[in-house]
Amino acid sequence: MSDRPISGRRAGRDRTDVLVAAAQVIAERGAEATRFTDVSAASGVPVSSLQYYFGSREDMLVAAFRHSSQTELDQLRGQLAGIGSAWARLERVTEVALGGFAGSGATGGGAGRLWVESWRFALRDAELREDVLADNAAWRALIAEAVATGVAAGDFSASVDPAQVAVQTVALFDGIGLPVALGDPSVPPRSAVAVVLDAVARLVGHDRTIAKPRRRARA
Amino acid sequence: MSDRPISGRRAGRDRTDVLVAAAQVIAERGAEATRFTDVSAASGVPVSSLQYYFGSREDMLVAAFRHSSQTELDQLRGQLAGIGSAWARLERVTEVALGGFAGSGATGGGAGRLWVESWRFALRDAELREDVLADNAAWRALIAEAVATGVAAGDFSASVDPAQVAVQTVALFDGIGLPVALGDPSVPPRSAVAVVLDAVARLVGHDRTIAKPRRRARA
Amino acid sequence: MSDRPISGRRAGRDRTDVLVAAAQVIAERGAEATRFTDVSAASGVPVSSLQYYFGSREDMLVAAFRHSSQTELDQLRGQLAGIGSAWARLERVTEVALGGFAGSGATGGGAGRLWVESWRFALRDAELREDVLADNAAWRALIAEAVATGVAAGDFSASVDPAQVAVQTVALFDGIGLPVALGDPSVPPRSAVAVVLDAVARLVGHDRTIAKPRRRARA
Amino acid sequence: MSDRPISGRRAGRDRTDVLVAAAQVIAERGAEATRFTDVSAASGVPVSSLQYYFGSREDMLVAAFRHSSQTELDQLRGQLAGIGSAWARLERVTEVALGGFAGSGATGGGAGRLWVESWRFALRDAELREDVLADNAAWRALIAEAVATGVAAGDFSASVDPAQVAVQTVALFDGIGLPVALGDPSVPPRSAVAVVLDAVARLVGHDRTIAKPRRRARA
DNA sequence: TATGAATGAGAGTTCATTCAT
DNA sequence: GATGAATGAACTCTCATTCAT
Repeated sequence: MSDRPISGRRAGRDRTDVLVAAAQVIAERGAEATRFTDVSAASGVPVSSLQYYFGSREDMLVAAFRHSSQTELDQLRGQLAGIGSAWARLERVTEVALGGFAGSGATGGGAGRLWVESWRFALRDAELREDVLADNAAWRALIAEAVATGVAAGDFSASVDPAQVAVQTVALFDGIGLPVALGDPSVPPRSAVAVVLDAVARLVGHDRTIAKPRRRARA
Repeated sequence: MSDRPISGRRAGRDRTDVLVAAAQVIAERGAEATRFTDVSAASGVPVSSLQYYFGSREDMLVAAFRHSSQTELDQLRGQLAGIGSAWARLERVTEVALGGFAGSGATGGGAGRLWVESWRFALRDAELREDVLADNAAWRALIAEAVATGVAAGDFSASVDPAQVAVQTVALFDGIGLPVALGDPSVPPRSAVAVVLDAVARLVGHDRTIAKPRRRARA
Repeated sequence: MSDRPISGRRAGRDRTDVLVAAAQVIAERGAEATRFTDVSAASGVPVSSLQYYFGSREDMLVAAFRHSSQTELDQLRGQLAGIGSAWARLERVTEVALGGFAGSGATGGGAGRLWVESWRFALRDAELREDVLADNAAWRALIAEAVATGVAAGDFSASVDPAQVAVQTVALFDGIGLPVALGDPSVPPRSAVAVVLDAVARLVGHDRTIAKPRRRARA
Repeated sequence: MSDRPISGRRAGRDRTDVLVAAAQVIAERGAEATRFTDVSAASGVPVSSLQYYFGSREDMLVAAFRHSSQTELDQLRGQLAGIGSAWARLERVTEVALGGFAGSGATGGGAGRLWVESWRFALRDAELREDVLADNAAWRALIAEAVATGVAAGDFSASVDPAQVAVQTVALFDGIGLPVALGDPSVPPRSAVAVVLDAVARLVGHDRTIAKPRRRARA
């Protein structure tokens, strides 16, 4: 059911559009409230065609989650490609991670809302859980790699365990993203990145008072 | 939404057991999938009585969330009452916070799953959002107070900002709780507390090698 | 059930108020859509008290119909008491009859709307049917009496059958009241009385050009 | 109310039998008491299909009203096509109009009961109100046309206003139909047509003593 | 391959009624 | 006598799914 092959490139094109539309609907209404009708309206594809493409509503949701997380990760990897400094990489990862949560409206914050939906859904769907764990692992790998680089370069404390810092950092991303998405006045979106980077700097033993001159304006 | 019965009117009678049952169902099946029928079966109260009590399904869910978070917070405050050391307080808060996430089955991890549900739900329900933000603030207050105490006692670094550390620490709780709840092999439940406490120690500048010779190995 | 005696005068007072309130609700929402809750809200009497007073919803409706038609008829009789001329009596009856239908809003036209409701309800309720038929008969009797008087006085044609004219006249009332109540542009409320009186004059052979130089223009 | 499917889209297929069944149920039980279940049982069409066809219960009722009044009017027009005499036309219209009210059982008098239901319903439904007013206008047009013909032919009084007579005549139909439908002993069904025609003859100034030889016995 | 038509299952909600006070 | 609490019954509506084309 779930992996029904879509043959032609036309179908593949449509399917991608549908997945994007589905992801938007999920971010807006929530996964459980996402009906075939909603995705049909958002994508212009008839309901029965959606069922023909994806088999069932759950499979459509999982496909949308998968597509979305994969796309985001690909984009992040592309952005990191040109950054040499370990700390600058951590900064960029943080910005991207938290950027998905900002914006409480239906438009902004879509990635973050989708992320929350996928956790929720993964709690009760084994298939999606694999995807989410793999996605988490990929994020941690990017961070651990940057940390290891920084340690090797002497930018970070030598006693740091890159794997553990990666776990802690991703936790900070997700944990700070929640209040941001909820519009918590204690965690204004503008300060969220700074708060996380402050913590990350302490975790890796990075002396930011020296490094700071090249910090981005946006902070 | 419209005629939500004034909290407190029919409140404190014997709705408590219903709310506990509802919270269990929510943790198991998810908020959106929690039907009147489910709560009726779990509590023994007829469906129409549930509607008489709460007015609508959404109001029942919000009441269950509210009751659950309030109860948990009350219990935590009780546990902290007898603890003098600032670090020991942080340890206890961490243990309680992460304890809610451990256990992937229907029984264990109820508090954590409920917590995830409430974030999710609060994204689209203004009333619950207030509750969740207030709950977040209460947790942060407990932590900030402990941190301030530790700073005053000289246990923690003098340059620490208790409020910011509180934000970071709660973020670590929530962010580490997610992979724990999902059964992520990268974050085994047994190590989660240690990982968080390691980060917290660094954030507050607490020298644990001297202060805590009896700590678990994996830290 | 239906004739539960209400003892004290206080109860009788309340009961009348309730019946008036119920009649208003019926006129607004329709008999079938009149719930205990509506009458409770309109009268300030608790739902369970309404049931205690009237026994069942249907009995309450019938009581309201009965009270309303009886009150209207009493008022009409009072108005006719002081009118001597046969034609003037017919004019007054017509004005009162059609007055109930004018006004499409919730306030105006209450009597007419209630009248339509009672026909409708009487089609399927034997008890109310007796009331409606008796009410119809009473209206016809008033008209027949006036017609007979006019015939005896030489105002109307001698060959007229008062009983048949009464049937025809009441039919004109009801039949013209419907488009009036519906706001039919073909039957503006202002002209309805004139249209009916024109027909009645022909039915009784009343020469209005001589008898009534002061008649309104549009007849 | 909101998404009423455009009349005519799924309209003319095989919904006709459903509409007939619905009209029967409405005549028997009343519009407000007509449930999907009833129409489903009467038509053999599943409840969910009824909703698929009509959108909502109210829309189904309105469609049934519309279909019924349209059908009746078409039949009447067919019957009048072959009648030349103006008075004979009025006779036929009267017979058809009152024929709908005779028969108090569930079977007979369906058209009249449905007519009463539609008035009632139109009081509170703008869409149906348009239909009812248009239907009224159509009946009046048929009558006015016959009256004008009769005036031109010299059968009726020259001073008669066809439009006004039409309003009065339709009022007589409706107003006499009510007691007939209620089984009022003052208006036996057999005499109703005669009573109305007597009045109509007077309104148009038709001398029936001459015309009478060709009248049918039943009058 | 793709889609409109049709339908069964299940949910929330309303409401009259029963019961205990 | 009067009323609040509680509950079973019934109804409309949504929605995923099946089927035929």
